[in-house]
Amino acid sequence: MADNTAEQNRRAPDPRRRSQRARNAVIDAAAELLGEVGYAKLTVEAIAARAKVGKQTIYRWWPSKAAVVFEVFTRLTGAEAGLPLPDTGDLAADLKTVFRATADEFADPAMDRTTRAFTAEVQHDEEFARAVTERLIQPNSEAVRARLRSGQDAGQLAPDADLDLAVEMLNGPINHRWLLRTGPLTHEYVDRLVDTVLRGLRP
Amino acid sequence: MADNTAEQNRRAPDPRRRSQRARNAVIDAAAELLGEVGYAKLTVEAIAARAKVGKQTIYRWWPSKAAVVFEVFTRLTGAEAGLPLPDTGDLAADLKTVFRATADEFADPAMDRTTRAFTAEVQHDEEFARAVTERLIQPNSEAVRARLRSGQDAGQLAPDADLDLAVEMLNGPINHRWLLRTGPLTHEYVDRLVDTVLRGLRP
Amino acid sequence: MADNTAEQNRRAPDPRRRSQRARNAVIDAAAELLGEVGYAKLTVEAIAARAKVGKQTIYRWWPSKAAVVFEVFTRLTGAEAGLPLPDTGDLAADLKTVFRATADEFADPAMDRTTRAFTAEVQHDEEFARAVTERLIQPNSEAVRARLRSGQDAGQLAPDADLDLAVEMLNGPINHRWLLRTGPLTHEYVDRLVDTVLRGLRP
Amino acid sequence: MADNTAEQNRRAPDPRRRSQRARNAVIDAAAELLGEVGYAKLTVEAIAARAKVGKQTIYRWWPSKAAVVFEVFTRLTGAEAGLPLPDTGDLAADLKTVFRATADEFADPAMDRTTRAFTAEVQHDEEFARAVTERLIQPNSEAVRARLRSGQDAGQLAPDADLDLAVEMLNGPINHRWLLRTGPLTHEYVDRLVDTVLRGLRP
DNA sequence: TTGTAACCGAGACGGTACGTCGAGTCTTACG
DNA sequence: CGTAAGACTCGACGTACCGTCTCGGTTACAA
Repeated sequence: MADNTAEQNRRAPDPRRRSQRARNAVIDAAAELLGEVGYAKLTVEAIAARAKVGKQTIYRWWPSKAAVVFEVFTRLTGAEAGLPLPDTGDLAADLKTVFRATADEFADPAMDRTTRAFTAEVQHDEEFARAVTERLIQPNSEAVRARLRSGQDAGQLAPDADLDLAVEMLNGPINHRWLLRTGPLTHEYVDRLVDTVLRGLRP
Repeated sequence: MADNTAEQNRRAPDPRRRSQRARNAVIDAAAELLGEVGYAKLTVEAIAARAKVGKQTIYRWWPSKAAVVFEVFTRLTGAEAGLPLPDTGDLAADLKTVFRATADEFADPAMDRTTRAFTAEVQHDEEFARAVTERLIQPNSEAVRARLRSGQDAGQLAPDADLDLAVEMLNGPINHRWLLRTGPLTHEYVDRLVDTVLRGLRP
Repeated sequence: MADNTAEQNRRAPDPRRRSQRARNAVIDAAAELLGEVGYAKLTVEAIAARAKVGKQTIYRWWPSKAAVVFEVFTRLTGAEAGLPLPDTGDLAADLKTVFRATADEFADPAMDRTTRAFTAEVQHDEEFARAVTERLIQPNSEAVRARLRSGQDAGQLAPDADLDLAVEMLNGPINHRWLLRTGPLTHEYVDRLVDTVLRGLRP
Repeated sequence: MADNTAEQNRRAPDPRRRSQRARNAVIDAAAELLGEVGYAKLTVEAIAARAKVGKQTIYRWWPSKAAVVFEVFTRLTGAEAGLPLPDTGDLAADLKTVFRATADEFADPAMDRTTRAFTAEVQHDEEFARAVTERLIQPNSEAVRARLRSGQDAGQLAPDADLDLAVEMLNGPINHRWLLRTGPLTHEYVDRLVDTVLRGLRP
């Protein structure tokens, strides 16, 4: 933070300030277009045109279309990434609250499209995948894991329960169902999942 | 005249014979290229060149690049799609056998790349997704469900256990871990998963 | 010629047939645009659009914009390139006829623009310059030289007159005047030039 | 204080001083680059970089790239533009001296490249052409014409000889030969040209 | 035994988008 | 306040592939 201030005061050209209008316009345009035409038909040229920005400006700040979409995605979801889960003392209830919310998010068409674009891109581009994992998946997993640990400390889970596995048993099925559209992502489904997982991990 | 009738009865005049060489060459070339450059950089032109086939021949037999990849995929995995699981009486052991094999498949780089290509395509193309679900996912799920039902009948699972959920609790975490590369897909992981899921579903 | 026929009869794909429509459309479009916007603002993209042709088709058949313009130019002037000059026995009159015609050509705005484009290109591109010299300049010079030689044989020029110099003394001033717009290219000017040159070279 | 006053009296408040360094750097950089990469590949950006000058500074002082090149050119050739020719009494010898020098200049690669850049630009840009004609061509022509007139007065040329034509008959072929590279620009060539022209114009 | 019709390889076609370059304009921070 | 640095919008570049469309040539049945 001190560094940050210093940097602004002394001899760094700090291009960040300059580009802000353009950056925002690009992200907004990309978000709109993602919702309108989907990722497969999203073109850099269209983003530039919509954002009233030169194509070069996009290539100056983002290495690829995927990176732009990544930023769109983090603006949509990133805010809450890594926020701690509620802890009312009732582990099942807290988890249900959180994963119901996740399920609801997937139901939003804009979110659905963007997340699918995202998931697809993760498959092609290993570097991108790494970035996603570090910045989104791990913080979220860690938040869930923290809540599980607190439950474990309270004796609601077996002391030797594998919490990494537990996190994946919660996220995995929900993702799987959404990803392959094998069924609707209802609150009942989430509740049953949470209950079954906790049943498998209790002392 | 008799011949004429015969021809109408035989109903495959012959083009299939001719085309067979080309079809195989296309699928082989696509499989090789998928392994070499990945799906994102896979082009119809490259497939045609590698297969020593005219581009038109590809478009004659497959509606899109995705369809070619689909066929590659079904040749790799389709054989066993829907095959019944072993039933030794020991439900946990049988599931572990099957899912360990699945985990091993994901470890094969060729399989990994192809499956990722596939997963990505499923995100873009809803129609494609439907075909995949019907022809690959559902048969496999059904086979697992059948084995679970047999275990349920044998009293190894609660009589009211939700088998659809159970199937997803097995597939979901494995897929999730592979898809997002959040950790290694070891046999231990599979075993622990199977045990925890069954623990959650037992009577 | 025999080869030509053979080639058409036997196993040569002869892409010429296929491309003819496109080639013509490109040349026509380029000619129009040259006249409308001039060479400096002539773009490959505009030619392609006007010709209803893919850009690639232009790049397939011509290595550069200059080459397209070259073909436009040869279609405009190439027909008569190297045609023998009239030989009425009156050397001065014959030369005047020819160079008056040249001067008139330069007066045509379309021709003017195209030729200027051409001259500019010759300055940038040495290879292009070579092609122009070989295919246009030399044949024309040779034709003039032939007429001069015939006059020399008839005793109208000194037996030791340098005909290469003579050709350049005729072309040079005309080109110079047009190129640098130092004065109008009238018939009188041409006549005076021819007379003076012949006077300098007579026996 | 006295200094201060003096400075105000000098009437160039100071920006000019400031800009002079930049102007020179730009011209020098442009001259170097012209020689190195030629006009076609000369970019304003490269000039600015080489001159350690902001691009804006170039656009502040010159309206276009052509104008910069123009200034380069005038610095190379402008010094002697319009200087009177020697007058030893021997017209042929004096003309040979001057045009041999011209031919030699064309042989210098830096001069060659710059002049070609120039000639090309003259074709595209009519305004530029006008400037060139007025400031370079006409003064030079006038100097030659003056020497010819002096020869005419001395009876070495016909009293009714067209001196404008004469000037063009000297410049034209030399330019033509250089421009189209139709042959080497040797001293012999120049001598023969001068002799033939004078022969055509003598009384 | 030979037409003839579909299929084949090859690759040109009209297009769309790519990622890059440079033009000429605008903005920031320094000196 | 003028400058160097360099980001900005714009538009063209030349390339890569798309999916369609000819080309001749080559089978392989039906007559």
